[in-house]
Amino acid sequence: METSLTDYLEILNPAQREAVTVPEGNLLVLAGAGSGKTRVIVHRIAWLISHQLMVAYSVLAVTFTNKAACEMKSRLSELLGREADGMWVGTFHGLSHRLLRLHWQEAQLPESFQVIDGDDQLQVIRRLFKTLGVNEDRFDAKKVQGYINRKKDEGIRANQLLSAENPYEKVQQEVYLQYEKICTESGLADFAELLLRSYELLKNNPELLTHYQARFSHVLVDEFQDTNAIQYQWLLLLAGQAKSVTVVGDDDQSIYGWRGAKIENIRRFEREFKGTRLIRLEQNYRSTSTILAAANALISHNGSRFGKTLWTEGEQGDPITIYAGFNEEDEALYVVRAIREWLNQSGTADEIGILYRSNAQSRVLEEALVRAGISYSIYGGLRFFERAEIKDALAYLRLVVNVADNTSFERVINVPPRGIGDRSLEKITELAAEHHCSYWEAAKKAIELRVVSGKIETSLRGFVSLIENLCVAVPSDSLTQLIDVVIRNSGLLRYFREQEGEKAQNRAENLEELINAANDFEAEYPVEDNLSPLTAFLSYTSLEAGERKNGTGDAAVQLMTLHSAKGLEFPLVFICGLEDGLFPHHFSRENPSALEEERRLCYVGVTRARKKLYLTYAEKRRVFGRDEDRHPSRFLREFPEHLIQEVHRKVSVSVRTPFVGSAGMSGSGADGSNEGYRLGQRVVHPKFGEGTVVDHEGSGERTRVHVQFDVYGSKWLALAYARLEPA
DNA sequence: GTGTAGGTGGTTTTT
DNA sequence: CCACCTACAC
Repeated sequence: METSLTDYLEILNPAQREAVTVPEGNLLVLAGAGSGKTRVIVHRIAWLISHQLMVAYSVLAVTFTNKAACEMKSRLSELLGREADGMWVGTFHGLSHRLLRLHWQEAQLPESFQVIDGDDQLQVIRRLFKTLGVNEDRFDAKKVQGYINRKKDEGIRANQLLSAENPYEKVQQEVYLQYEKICTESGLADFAELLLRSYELLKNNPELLTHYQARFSHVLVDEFQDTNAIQYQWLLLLAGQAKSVTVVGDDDQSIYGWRGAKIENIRRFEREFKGTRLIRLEQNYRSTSTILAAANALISHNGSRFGKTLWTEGEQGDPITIYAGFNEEDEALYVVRAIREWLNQSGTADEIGILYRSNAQSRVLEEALVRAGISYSIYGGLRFFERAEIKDALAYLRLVVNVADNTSFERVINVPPRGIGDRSLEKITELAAEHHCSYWEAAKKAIELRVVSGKIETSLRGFVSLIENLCVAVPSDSLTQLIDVVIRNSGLLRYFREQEGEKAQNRAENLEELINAANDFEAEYPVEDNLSPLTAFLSYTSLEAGERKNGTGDAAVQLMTLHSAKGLEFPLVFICGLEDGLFPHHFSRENPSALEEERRLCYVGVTRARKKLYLTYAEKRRVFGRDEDRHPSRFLREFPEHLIQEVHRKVSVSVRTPFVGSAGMSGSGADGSNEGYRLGQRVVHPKFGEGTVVDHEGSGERTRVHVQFDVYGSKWLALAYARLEPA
């Protein structure tokens, strides 16, 4: 590694080099998209260590996503030439979790506390609605969930709230209060709790705080614009006085305001962290000047910016293409055509990113890609550890770790069905309330007291002994063995196996995959911080819900939301669905600051592109199964015209409306004659076999259609001569 | 208590 | 358009 650091410094530009080599003190790096943000953090750590200004042990590096944390770790070990021993690198949530595991007593948590994700949290709230008798027509559990998380993100506990006069607010407060109680009793911590609790841990334990303040002499934060109130407080607390805190961020890429992120934190940092030095990184190494100019023009429509103009020495490149699809399927077909073109010009599929505002948009795009035989992979939708059957299996394990976990108890008591229905569960919960004990204890009492009928008693006994046996096995069996036992002895695996249908079989396979996941986990995650493998695994499944990737092959087109695209780049980028109401999303219609966030999201999307950018929208879109007229997004009008090339489709076509006359021919199509061909229609040709209509041109006798044949590839055929028939 | 047929109501983004 | 939920029949 002796070659390295001087050489590495040379590839940095002056501003980057300055940021990397500022010796001590607080540093704010305002870094535009593609200007080498992460690189600065990583190099700064390496530089400080190599100049013996600090040791790895005193580094705390925080990121926002797991993806980013992994990236940082691997770049660090590459640069340092070894594993970054003793460094704390991770997400806010991950690091908070680690603190809480190490100091669970001081944090007033049970040793076996469990991390729950948003879904679990919602379940707890729903059940609370029932026990509190909250009117579910007037109160939305999701809204209350949002309320609770918002409060926690602001660092406010239920008992710190002033009691509200507004009856609506009052109910929310009450649910919050009871929710906290349940979490305490059952040993559960949601995501926001991790942050708040670890903040309180440090705040309330001066000697711990002093220890960590002394230890982490250097704190570095990536994507600082995404920090929320409690994360900021956490940093401020941990940094203490006169420390060396480096934060890197871009106010123009703040896209998590809805989750409590505060851009103002950047200004606050400058004010509240003494002697902060400000460095701007404005040179972009990623995009063509055209793309960059478009991005700059777009973002200039936002007020209240820090002010920063990205520039590049890169070439001008192609203009940005805007395509107006007839409907969303036409839009997708256009994307496919453009991808083909890219591939034909010796581009590869993994150079392509298709971005959209909401996950729901992915399906039509996927279908078009499948039909075109282009391999793709998707980030989004259900992650592995979020699947219902997986959560079922994990709930058994959670119950084993902590029998007082009523939520998990409720989840699995009758999954798979074992004859313990609503009525029996009700009896158990009543017993639990009566004896102030957990559902688990109540279930055993129910057997003793014979409050359930014989048949149910038998199943209940079976359930109890299942869990007890597992409890016995925990210390001796490996994680992999445990899970194997759970899915077999609980009957879960058999339950899905015996069901008809692909879905059920998939679920069975997922359960088996869970065994592999546990196996991998055991191999890759050596027990750290003396956590039991089982607890570590369960936390891992909540905190990092697993790869969001599913789809085909390696060299694949990547589909994802604009949010998950942050931090990535692609030579070729499509942003789809640039329509009023979709992007910007109608939720942000009335709220100017929400609209600005949408614009930043668009800015993020645009700046993902290196060489070529396509922006598409549809004039009609199916929403809730209804065709709706749509209008182009206002953002499209904010790009300077000279950077844009608008592509118009040749004819008004629709997948649902026929576009050309039938085999009889003479039909002009103008009268909407029915038996014509449609885009996307399956057809059959005597010689080429079956295929799909993907395009057409001309009219009347000169109509030609472009057919993608399953076997013979794509061909243009004159409709008048080709003996084409609907398949 | 369990399973299925219909109706219903709901789409932002994520640690 | 879909996944979820309620209402019924077993």
